[in-house]
Amino acid sequence: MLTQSIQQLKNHKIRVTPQRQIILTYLVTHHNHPSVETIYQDLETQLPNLSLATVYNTLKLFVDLGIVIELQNGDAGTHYDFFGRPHYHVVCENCGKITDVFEPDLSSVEVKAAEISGYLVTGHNMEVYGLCPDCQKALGVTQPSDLKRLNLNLSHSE
Amino acid sequence: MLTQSIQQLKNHKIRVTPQRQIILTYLVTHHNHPSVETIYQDLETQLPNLSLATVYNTLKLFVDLGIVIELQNGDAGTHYDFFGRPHYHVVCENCGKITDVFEPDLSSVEVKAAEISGYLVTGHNMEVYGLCPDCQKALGVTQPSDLKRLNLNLSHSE
DNA sequence: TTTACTGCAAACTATTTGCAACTCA
DNA sequence: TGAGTTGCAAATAGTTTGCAGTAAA
Repeated sequence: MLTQSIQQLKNHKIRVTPQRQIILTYLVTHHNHPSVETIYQDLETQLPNLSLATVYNTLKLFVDLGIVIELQNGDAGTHYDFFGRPHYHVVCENCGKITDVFEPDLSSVEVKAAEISGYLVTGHNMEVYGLCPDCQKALGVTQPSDLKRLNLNLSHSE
Repeated sequence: MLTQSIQQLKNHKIRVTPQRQIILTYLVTHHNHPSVETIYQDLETQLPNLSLATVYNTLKLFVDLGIVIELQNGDAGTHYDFFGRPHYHVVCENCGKITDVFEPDLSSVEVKAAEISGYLVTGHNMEVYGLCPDCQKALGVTQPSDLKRLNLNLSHSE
């Protein structure tokens, strides 16, 4: 997984620097959908002189290569996820937690979209919104109709 | 369509100001996925004193109500789309064009995601990436393998 | 050796906020 | 009437960039 991604860098004649290796390793081994700031802080012991700009540049590079994808969860910054196996995300509209979901396979949607739109399709990104189990408990929500009495900034809750 | 949305504002006891009506009308009648700046400029003749902050605030309000959704197409700002009927988007990774697609219905994915994740699901957002017909022509791309020789910042193109 | 990369700080820019004036209900 | 809304300007904050020094290949 890591080796493959490093090979991918080499294939593109992109230098494999310690910073890139360490950031990539971090992403491969952490499935917590970190923000730039989180990555920066978590790596400061390993790479004391690491620059925030380098984290930005590196993530952008990985995104362009398709190794990593960008996610938004409603808070300020952008979050990142190693995309070794196709999947999509469910985002909690209350706490911002992001959960990976590996089913169903949505590649058929790409085919359908290509047919209808005439685009040459290269990929997709699916985000499902809702309330995570913890927030459901904390807020006393057990069914969709309960959402109506909440003052949350929940989209789609009419 | 417009009337329904205005009724929705009233239901939420949100004031129907001229700014809100005009911005809403603009969104209902324009399917060009405008940015904040585009909306602001297009409305300056109708509302000479309109503030950019008001456009931001109004759009945020509409998004929170689920009337409008936010989109990213790779350029700096955020784009907006009146969401009167569920659909998703195909985004051109070269020129940033956004195209609406109304099939297939993806509500089954919400059900599946809810089952797997335990979330109480309230909505979803699907984005498909690719090259629009115009850019395919302009770039001389006719099949997926042609993407490899391009120097575009296309994700997923390995 | 050489060219790409890093780190730092400054610059940039999309978005938010404070507040006084205003206005819809 | 008065609570919610607008407009303006200033503030904020995430991200990018310029450049000199550094290091991977």
